[in-house]
Amino acid sequence: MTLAYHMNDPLGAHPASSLADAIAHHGAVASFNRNEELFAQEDEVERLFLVESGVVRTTRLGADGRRQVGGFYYPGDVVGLEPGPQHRFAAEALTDVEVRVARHAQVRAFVGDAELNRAILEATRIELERAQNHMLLLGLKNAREKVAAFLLTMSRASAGQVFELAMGRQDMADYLGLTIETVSRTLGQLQDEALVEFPSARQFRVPQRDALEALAA
Amino acid sequence: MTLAYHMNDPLGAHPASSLADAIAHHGAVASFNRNEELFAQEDEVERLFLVESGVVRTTRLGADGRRQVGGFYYPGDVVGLEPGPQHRFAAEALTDVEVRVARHAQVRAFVGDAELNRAILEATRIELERAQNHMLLLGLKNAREKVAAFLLTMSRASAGQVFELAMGRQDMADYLGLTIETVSRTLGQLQDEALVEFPSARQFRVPQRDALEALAA
DNA sequence: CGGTTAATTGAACGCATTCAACACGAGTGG
DNA sequence: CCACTCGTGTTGAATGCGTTCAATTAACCG
Repeated sequence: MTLAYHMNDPLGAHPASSLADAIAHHGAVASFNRNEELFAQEDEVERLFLVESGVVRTTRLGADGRRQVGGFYYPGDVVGLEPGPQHRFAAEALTDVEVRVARHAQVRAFVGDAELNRAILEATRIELERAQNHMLLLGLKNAREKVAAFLLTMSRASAGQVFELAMGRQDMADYLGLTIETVSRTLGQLQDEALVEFPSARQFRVPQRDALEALAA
Repeated sequence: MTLAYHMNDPLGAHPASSLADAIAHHGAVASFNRNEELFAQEDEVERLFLVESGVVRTTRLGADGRRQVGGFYYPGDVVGLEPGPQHRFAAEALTDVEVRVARHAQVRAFVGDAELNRAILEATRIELERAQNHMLLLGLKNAREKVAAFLLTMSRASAGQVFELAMGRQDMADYLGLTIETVSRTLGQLQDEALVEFPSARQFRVPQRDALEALAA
């Protein structure tokens, strides 16, 4: 069984993880339709998910309705790792999604306890890096810088080519800690300054990557 | 050798970690004066630190001078874990500090590879939780809520009693993603509303914890 | 005491938000 | 093919929260 790892791995680039391998080999195939929930906020942590196609989004809903998007998970990414026994974020299918699902115990039975720990540690580190980057983005960037940084992570690959945005403006806004209007305006600005081109709302090109990188701070 | 774990463990409460134990037993004692650097941003990750007395602060400096405080580490906390081979944050002694220091290899030699992984995983999870909480704080709280939440984490213990702030307003501001003036004003407000009392700038009481918690959102 | 750093307070500004209206595109059905 | 709708994205104008710049006060230490 061959998996097309990292054909697209914008947020949090990382090497193929052994945890991903384990889930791929020992997990069951499952599908979720757009907007279906893989697991809910506050659910018990039981299963590990490996995204095989489509995009998954994690979100946390505040009491008053404010929403924080934790991240976007692309094929090859592992979803479901948490620091504690409960999910602090819900996971939802942003597009139709195919995943491999495996219970912790199931993976452990196959790969052994020590190896499971090693693999989970590796994956947890990736998650930590993700969270730290996100923290820095929210903490010390303004709207322009946030949007620029976001576009760059969504395009970690060849420049000049056309990239697809799997998510809508609202998801971008909730990820960046901005409003949908600010995101839209900022994208407009950046386009006016020829730092990005939007053939359509969900597709973009980056004519000069270094100029965007300079902005992203 | 007995360590007074968690006499004070405000940011990111957690159970005594086995990694802490390992460092405590196999590490060397070291001291740092206020404002000394335990390690610098971009340094290679080599050593693990266990705080035994005093407080350590981690910071990341942006190109243009903006600073993000990553966290404050109290006695019992482990500093120096990172997702990658380089430190993304510097660590500085916020007060005079006593630590235990151990190299990864050193700990490994004593506790074994599997056990080291287990212990590091546990500590990495705590770090992940910290980063996620911080991300949520920065992403979906306004100034009042940030400050309220901060005071609460700095007082995870008995109410009514007096708590010490090891850090100054600038560190609080850089942790919360605010300016020093906003922090100062917000603390003033909260004091006017009798949600906190400041006998001095570095000491506070929380008369009614639940009222503050309601604010922290 | 003076000297220095940290913290507070005031006033004006500006970035992002809010509230509101409008445009666009993809389906759907007449 | 056009009309209608619904979801999504864009644009405009006004407001406000937090910042910025500036001055003052408080705390600390010789």
